[in-house]
Amino acid sequence: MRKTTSTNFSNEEALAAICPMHNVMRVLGGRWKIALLYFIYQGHHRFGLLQKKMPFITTKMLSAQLKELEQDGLIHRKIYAEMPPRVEYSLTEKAQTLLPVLEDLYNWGERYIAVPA
Amino acid sequence: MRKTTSTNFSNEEALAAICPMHNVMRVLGGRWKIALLYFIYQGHHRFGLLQKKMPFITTKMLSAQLKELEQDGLIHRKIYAEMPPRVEYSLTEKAQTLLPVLEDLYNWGERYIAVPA
DNA sequence: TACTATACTAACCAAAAAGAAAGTAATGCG
DNA sequence: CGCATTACTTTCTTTTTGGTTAGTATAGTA
Repeated sequence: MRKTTSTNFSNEEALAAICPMHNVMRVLGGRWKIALLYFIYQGHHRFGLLQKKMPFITTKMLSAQLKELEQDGLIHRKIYAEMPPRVEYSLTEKAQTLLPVLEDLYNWGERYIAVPA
Repeated sequence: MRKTTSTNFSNEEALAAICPMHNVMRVLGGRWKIALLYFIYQGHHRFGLLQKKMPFITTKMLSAQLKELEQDGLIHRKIYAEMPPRVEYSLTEKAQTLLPVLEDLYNWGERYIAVPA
């Protein structure tokens, strides 16, 4: 739970007010989110598959970040009423519009960021 | 100091290996960086001016994030041997090439991200 | 001598993010 | 009944990030 009385919290709000980019970063930040979007885009729609693609991520983190992406309207979560359960994640239109921008950013990174040794 | 033996650390490395975007996010992450780039771009080249523009940031954070931006080659730090000291920050070419991409991201955010109430 | 200005650094503490490990739920199968 | 399957949740601990406060350096001015 976020502590809404902290300077940390109010600083973030104040910053968002002067720098709207901050909200974008809030949505795309979080360690696994961009990779998740990428893998879902690649066709790995299920929890288990995503975990196989990223063997390091814990179920807690996967679950949490998928939830945030869903809340931010970037992925859609479809539940099949089966047993064992089946849930499929897919990119929303909103996320589709983001892809080309991320691609530009990716290309910038390729050209200008040295991968740390 | 970063603890290089933690899972946290090795996860980040593993992630960067499968998702090069992670390196981009590492460079642009950190609470104040994008705002800093923006203000420097706007012509606020000095430590004190930047602090005036962002009254919440502490000297420690300002100093730290400027240092990281410099290390990542996004800003240039020019020291004038005067007293009282004068230091001027400016965007590098690398940062200039990033601006249009950030602008696209900004526009995407404007259109698609609801500012939290 | 005391005080100003500027651009910081250092030591310590609070808060947030991430990881580890165990547990839940519902159904079908042997 | 006991186990497998899938997609999680919960609690607790570690790691990282950010904030608070005090202090440094150097020359000029009152």
